[in-house]
Amino acid sequence: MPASPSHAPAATIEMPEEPTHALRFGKARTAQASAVLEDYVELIADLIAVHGEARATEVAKRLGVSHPTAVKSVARLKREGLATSRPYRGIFLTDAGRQLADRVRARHRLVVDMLVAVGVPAEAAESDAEGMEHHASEATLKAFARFLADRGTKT
Amino acid sequence: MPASPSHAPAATIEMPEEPTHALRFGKARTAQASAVLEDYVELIADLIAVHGEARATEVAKRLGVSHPTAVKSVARLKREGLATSRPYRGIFLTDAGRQLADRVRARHRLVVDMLVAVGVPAEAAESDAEGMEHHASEATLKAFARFLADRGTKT
DNA sequence: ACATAAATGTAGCATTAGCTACACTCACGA
DNA sequence: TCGTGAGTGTAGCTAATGCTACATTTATGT
Ligand SMILES: [Mn+2]
Ligand SMILES: [Mn+2]
Ligand SMILES: [Mn+2]
Ligand SMILES: [Mn+2]
Repeated sequence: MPASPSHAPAATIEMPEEPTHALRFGKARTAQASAVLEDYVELIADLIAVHGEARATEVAKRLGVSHPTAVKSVARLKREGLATSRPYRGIFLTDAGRQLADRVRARHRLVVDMLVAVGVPAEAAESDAEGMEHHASEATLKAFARFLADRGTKT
Repeated sequence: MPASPSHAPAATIEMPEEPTHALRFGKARTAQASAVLEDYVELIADLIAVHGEARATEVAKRLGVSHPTAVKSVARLKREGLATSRPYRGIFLTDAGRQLADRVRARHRLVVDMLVAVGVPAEAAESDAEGMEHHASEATLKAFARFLADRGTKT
């Protein structure tokens, strides 16, 4: 492979050595940190919409985790101002929580639709989207929406 | 255990109440657990290819983490049989590590190409792919490949 | 040769997210 | 009324991933 930076000619000017790559990884880590929060608020909003309430046990069951794990994550939601709850009662979303849930739900659908549109089987699309959705930036979502719209009118 | 969902019709046969959803979340969690390993082996392989060696400090710099963090993750790579290293020398990949690196690199390119193909700007594509790649199943990758191939021949 | 800089290693801490085990509450049926 | 079981809460553990601070080793330059 080509001449390397560390063995580079002494005379070259100091270059930042591409912090770009590091920034990308950093973004992925940041996105990942919100992934759990996002899945919880989306699910809680769904449960409230369908059942009128969201109980810790039900959340745990749907996510496939133990109930203490769900409780601990809900504690984080509360800390971050996304949810509220009081002993032996259900879990509720704050305004911020509801807003986030709406964005997350729309994004989820968009990612799934996109995957299906390019030929991914439905179940794989749903499964993969559950992880991929948290890494789709605004620019990417915009592109997805446009792609789907064009495809729709083009039929 | 009266596993009957409180909202379900009384007469219906016991249904597992969609473990599907839980399984999807479980898959996403599993994928996430390998994400760091995958990024490390890919990067280490690149560094070896380009520089002839991969040093902990360089890996840390590229990933945007502190060097002890990189060292700790490399320790996990070693534990999982993907890499080797000895005090004050570089990091090397095992056969398994090299194989994984190859798969990961190919997958990364495929995901990026796909995003670009549907209109995502290059930098966003690279950035988002860094996280999304770890959640693309075989079925999805196959669909991506086919989509790109068709698109290619179709002009 | 040797002082010093850079790389590497190690210790110790925090947070997140998972688990099991156990304790407490409350709603409901006998 | 009062048990009892499901739901909820709490304690305490693990593992992964991040950090800073400091110690040690290797490499470098004079
Ligand atoms: Mn998700
Ligand atoms: Mn989702
Ligand atoms: Mn990645
Ligand atoms: Mn990658």
